[in-house]
Amino acid sequence: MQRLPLSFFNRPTLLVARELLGKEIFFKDQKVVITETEAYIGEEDPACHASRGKTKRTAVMYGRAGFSYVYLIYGMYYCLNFVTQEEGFPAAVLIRSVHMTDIDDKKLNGPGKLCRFLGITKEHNNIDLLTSKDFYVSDKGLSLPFKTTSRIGISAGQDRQWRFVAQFFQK
DNA sequence: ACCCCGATCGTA
DNA sequence: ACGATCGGGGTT
Repeated sequence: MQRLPLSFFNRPTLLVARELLGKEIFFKDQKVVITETEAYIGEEDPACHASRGKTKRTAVMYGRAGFSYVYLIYGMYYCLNFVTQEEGFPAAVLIRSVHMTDIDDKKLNGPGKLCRFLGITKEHNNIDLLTSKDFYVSDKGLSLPFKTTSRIGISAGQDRQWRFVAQFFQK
């Protein structure tokens, strides 16, 4: 396996979000390809959880790149993110959609749905993807064409085209 | 202690 | 278009 190193995650978040398309997430013997991401960058980004400063929940985003950030949303779904950029600067990439061999994409085409299907919960928050044995990201050399749009489900920062969608998969 | 809202999803 | 469902964050 060619696990993505710190030098991949410790870069500008928009670059990481774009290059994560086509990368593989390994989680407890499951393997999926990333097909949609969104960038959340710093306290100045009104849609970023860190926009109201460092709290118990957002502390992970202020830490070193390459850690998982998993949070509960709407009381019933979990969302998976990967922490990016240098330590002290809060930023992360939300994984919005993935593809898995022999599995209907409808089960994996949403941030809450993919976590539910893969079994990702709050237990998997703050895990070091650079050293964890059963949770990491790797490069299989797949490069996917993509398009950018504004982020989904947020009202602030609609001018930012920070959503990256691999084509040939879904909306 | 209380209130409000949310990086969603399934159904109508 | 709307309701489910509950932890986190801000305020009292």
